[in-house]
Amino acid sequence: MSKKKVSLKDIALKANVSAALVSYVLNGKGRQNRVRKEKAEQIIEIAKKLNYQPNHLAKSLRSGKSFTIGLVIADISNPFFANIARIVENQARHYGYTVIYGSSDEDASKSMDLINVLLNRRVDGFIIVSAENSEKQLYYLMEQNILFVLLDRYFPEIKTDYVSTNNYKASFDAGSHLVDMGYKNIGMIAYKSKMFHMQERIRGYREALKKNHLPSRKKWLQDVNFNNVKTEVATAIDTMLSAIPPVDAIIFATYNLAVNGLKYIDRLGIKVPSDLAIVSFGQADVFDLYACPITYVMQDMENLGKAAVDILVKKMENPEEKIQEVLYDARLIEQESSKTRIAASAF
Amino acid sequence: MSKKKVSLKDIALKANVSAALVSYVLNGKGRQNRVRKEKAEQIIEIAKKLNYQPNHLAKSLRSGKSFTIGLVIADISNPFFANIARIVENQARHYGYTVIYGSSDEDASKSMDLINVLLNRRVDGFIIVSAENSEKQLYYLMEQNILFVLLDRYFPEIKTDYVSTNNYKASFDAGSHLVDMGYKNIGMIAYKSKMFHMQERIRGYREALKKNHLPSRKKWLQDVNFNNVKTEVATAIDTMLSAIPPVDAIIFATYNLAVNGLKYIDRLGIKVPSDLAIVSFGQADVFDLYACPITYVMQDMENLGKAAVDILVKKMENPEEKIQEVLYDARLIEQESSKTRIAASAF
DNA sequence: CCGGTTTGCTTAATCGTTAAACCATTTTGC
DNA sequence: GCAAAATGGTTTAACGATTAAGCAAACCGG
Repeated sequence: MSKKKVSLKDIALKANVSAALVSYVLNGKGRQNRVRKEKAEQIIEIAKKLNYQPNHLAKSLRSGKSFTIGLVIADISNPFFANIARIVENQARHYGYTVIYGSSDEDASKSMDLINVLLNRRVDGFIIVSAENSEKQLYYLMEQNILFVLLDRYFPEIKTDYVSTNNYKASFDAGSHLVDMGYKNIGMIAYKSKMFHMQERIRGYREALKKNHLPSRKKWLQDVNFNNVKTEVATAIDTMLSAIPPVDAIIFATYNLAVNGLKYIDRLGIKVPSDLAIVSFGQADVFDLYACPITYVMQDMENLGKAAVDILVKKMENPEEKIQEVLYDARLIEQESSKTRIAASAF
Repeated sequence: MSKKKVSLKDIALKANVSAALVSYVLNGKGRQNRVRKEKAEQIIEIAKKLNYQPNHLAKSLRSGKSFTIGLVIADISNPFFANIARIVENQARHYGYTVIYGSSDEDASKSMDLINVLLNRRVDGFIIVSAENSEKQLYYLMEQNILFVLLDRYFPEIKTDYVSTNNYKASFDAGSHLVDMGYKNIGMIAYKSKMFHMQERIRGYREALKKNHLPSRKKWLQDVNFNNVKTEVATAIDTMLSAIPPVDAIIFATYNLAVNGLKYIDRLGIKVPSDLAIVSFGQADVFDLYACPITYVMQDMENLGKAAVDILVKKMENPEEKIQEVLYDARLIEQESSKTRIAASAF
């Protein structure tokens, strides 16, 4: 590898002092350890000349702190998570932490493996976007006193730090918006999942209908399996459109559902919003550039990512810090896909 | 933090042997170090019971190998790089390596800082998507005998391993395709950059025109600054459309240019492809879902990512391995944005 | 000029793991 | 029956950095 890395010892040798002294000086503890000013300057000089770079591994081993955060994310090819990852990484670096990222692909056992790999690398704490059925691993981490902050998804029955979006409200707002725009047969496509964020999105949708005295029909609420999105979304849309009465608006509960749904809608030749209004969760260029720009729920990625890091870092500095449960409100970006309904047929 | 991690010594104590022996056994070197079978089994038993997890920091410090790869990428919010990152991470894990990722935001000095941070963490090698003007840092790495593989972008004058796309050919094919489809006034919007991949895309475009005996006008080839894409793309498009004669087709040299360009085109009310045909580099959902699905250059991300890791790992195992220069061909995905031109005005 | 403080440094232990060198017993070969 | 080889371990040092403790020499006050 590299010819040979410069160590404290090399500097010590050149400066004719002990390695300890070099360590003191380079860590700014020269004064309190009564190092002569000239010696200190000389040591710093030599360190610079040799281009000394401290060995982080050794530091971490000795101190028990690695200044590393493990980021466990479901899927980085989802632009929402890709952006979150970028923000987390930036904020972490700001505090002097490095991020090691890994993807769980929405699979609890992969996520556990990943956590173990990262633990062996002695990360100081985790930021986790939980996969379904991964509660056990969180209890495990808690038992071991390993710090973590949940991001985007959390389990209300697990008392832990988390940062997330108020999904209930976001979904309620999305539904209400469609109602305001004159839509009456509003459907939703969600994932078949027990996870709280998904259930909250569904609950918000239902409440929006209820509060506006609109009927809510079974066929209007479809859930699809994560592993088979393409076909199941198509089937779901078919079902919703052939229901009696058919839906005149659909809320997609995630970005991926929307992308698949829109592709199918295009294939059917359905026009948005005249035939069908659309609102979606997630956020990406595609929503602005779709034939008819899509109304979407914009989550506060910047704050979500930053807060997760802030909370984790604070907790690492003082583990007694009390539990933080942070929810940010999402913002509905209203575009043409949900603009005022024009009654199609005579009344 | 964790109550207290179990170390080799803890196991050694319980098993009444030395720590070294435990190390041998747990590393599968029991046989060659002549450890009794029963002892070995007993040690493994105890290790399991205590849930022993080796300390990777200590291992790395001792062995001088961290089994970590540093991935330096320009911008993970670009879906192309986000996907590449996922592939790299998977492939690396397959070899037992962990990836530490950091973004340079297309800034050479940030990239250098990042490389230093990762070096301090003793990564074994790098996979780098170079930013502009970062040749110096590559020479620096070479001088220090630090292994790296360039991904997606490379410098033909720097003799090093790289994995990239044949951008010249991809661009030539894109241009030729437009010619085949009946377009005669073909423009391109690229980044103002000396980087080879960008120059190759421009060269491919030019050659396609030349080989087909089409004129090539200055105003048809626009370059924009990376830091001011939105306004400059708009200006570029204005220029190209008001040129005499105006362009009837545009090739966007990157995903980001296309997204900004399409947004502006929408605002102008220009119809694709009847008013203007489009072909773009990059790949993302947005190209399929745009009002008129966009023809794009699909790069072989899977192979690009995997090959980069393969080459690096091979080189780490045997630094004498000879230099690999790998180019994959891109595939042009033909969609409606470039379909056969129908003469608009009478001739 | 003597005891105590201050100054300026060194030594040694430690983090967890590994690898070479070493040391008793047994076993084997001839 | 005796040297050589095999068996089953242990000890020690090292990776690089940190930090408590130790130890001279210089300095100070009375």
